[in-house]
Amino acid sequence: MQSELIEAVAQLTVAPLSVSPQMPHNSQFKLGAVVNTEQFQSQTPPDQYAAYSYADNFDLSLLPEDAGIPTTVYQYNAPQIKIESAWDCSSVGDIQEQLAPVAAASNSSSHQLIPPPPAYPHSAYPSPQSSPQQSDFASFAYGKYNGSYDCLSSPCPSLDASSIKQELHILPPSPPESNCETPSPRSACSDSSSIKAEPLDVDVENYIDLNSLLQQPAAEAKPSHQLLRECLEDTTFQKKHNLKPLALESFIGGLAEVRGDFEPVISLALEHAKREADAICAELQISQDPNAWTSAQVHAWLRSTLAQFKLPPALNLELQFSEDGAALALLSEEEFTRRLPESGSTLHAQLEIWKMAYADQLGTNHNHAIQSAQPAPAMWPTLDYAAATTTTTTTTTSLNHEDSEDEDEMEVSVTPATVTATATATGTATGTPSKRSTGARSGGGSHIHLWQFLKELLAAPQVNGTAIRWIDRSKGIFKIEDSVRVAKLWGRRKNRPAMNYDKLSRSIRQYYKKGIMKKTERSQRLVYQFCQPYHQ
DNA sequence: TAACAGGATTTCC
DNA sequence: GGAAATCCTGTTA
Repeated sequence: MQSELIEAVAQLTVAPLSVSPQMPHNSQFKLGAVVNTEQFQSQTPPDQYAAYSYADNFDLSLLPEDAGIPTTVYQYNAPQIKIESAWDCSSVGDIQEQLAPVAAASNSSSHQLIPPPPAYPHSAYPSPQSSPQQSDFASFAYGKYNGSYDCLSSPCPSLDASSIKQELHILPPSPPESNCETPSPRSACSDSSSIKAEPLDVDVENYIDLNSLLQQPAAEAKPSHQLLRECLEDTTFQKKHNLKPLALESFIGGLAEVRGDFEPVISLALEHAKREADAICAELQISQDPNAWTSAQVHAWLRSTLAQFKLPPALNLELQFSEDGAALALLSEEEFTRRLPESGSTLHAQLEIWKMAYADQLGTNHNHAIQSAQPAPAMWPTLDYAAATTTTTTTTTSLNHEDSEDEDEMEVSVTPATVTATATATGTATGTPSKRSTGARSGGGSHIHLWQFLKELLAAPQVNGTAIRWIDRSKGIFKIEDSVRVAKLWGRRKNRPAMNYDKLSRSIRQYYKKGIMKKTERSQRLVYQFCQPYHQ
């Protein structure tokens, strides 16, 4: 079981997170939690989650909502995200083969291992340049996989202990100056032969010998993910350390806080998704932007994707999908499934990945987008991650107030371009917004204004919600939750590595005089308010 | 101790 | 010249 959990974590570090054509389209899973190795040594509670067992689905979101999820990873309360993923059967086979003792010991509820998430966006904050960590990771990946990212297209790690150790070691450390409470996975690695589990714990340091775990006889393996369930059920650790559970969907939309550790992996995943999309676009002669597809191109893409995933060809595809790309993107997963029960789910998931990949590309190239000063129509209607996750959310959770807020924010701003467009539309009480919103001077790159940047962050709550969030959006009141991180992001955007919150807040205070921002009536730490017309 | 406030100066575009 | 960065001193919670 320990090896299984470790493997699940290791998968997060090695898997390309892309949908592979060989993947079974029905290998659906929902990600609701990430676990660490802290509580492997739990007692044995009754196997009360057996009822949640499925042959091919391991659905952590079905766990009780109050099931505490021990984690050292910064929490993020993102809405539930259902991820449709196909993943490499062969690699599953490999993994299961190596874990045969565990599998053999499992009862009839034959879970599969928790697969890695598919490609997910790495940030709504588009970093123009790869971090050194990313570069290091890329170098490593190239070296290890014979210089080809394509080798990463299938989660086919050779699961020996050393490889897992290696993958854990390549994870970058958490930024030392970050407010993030998250210790880096790297910090959980100790020497070359063992992985030190949970450095935060006070008394006992758990060392896991992967070799011995992999060779563990079947009789010692706990059946049916029992220990995992124990870990998920037991909230003592998080209570002890005042931690909140991490919804693993934050890896999709709310990755911000774990980004420091998983950024290289995410970047690779996005890179792979984009490469895949590039190839298909070239083959089909279609745009990378699904929003730009004609109906005929939609049909071409659907056929291509069905073939790619070896799904049954759809009869009357033209009749079933008369939408163009923009309309297609708005279809819910239910609608996809209703029209194509066998393959609709996979098609919808793949379309989400394409949208994310395109959104990421837009983010990367957003400076260019700013300069073009094109309003929203040029943008993907759900290009932000809030939108992407909201789209999927509708299939798994009821919309709550936050969801509707997210929808509002979709209309407002994700990129500097739309931020400035919004500012322009809201009037020119001081003249500044419209003045700044014209042309290339506003928006991305080093010319963005701080207030615009803050609005940009606020507009992507799925990504930045743990760093900065609206308190009362209608009044323009927001709170900086992680001052260090916000300052860091601002410094990165402005290419000012020495930026800190002290300087950033000084700039904010300059806005007081200019009527751009102010402190709230009841002054609270790290809480500011946009003045009209800047907050609409 | 971190956040806050604001003056003064410098840097950048 | 304007905006932001930087540096500074002092105050507050």
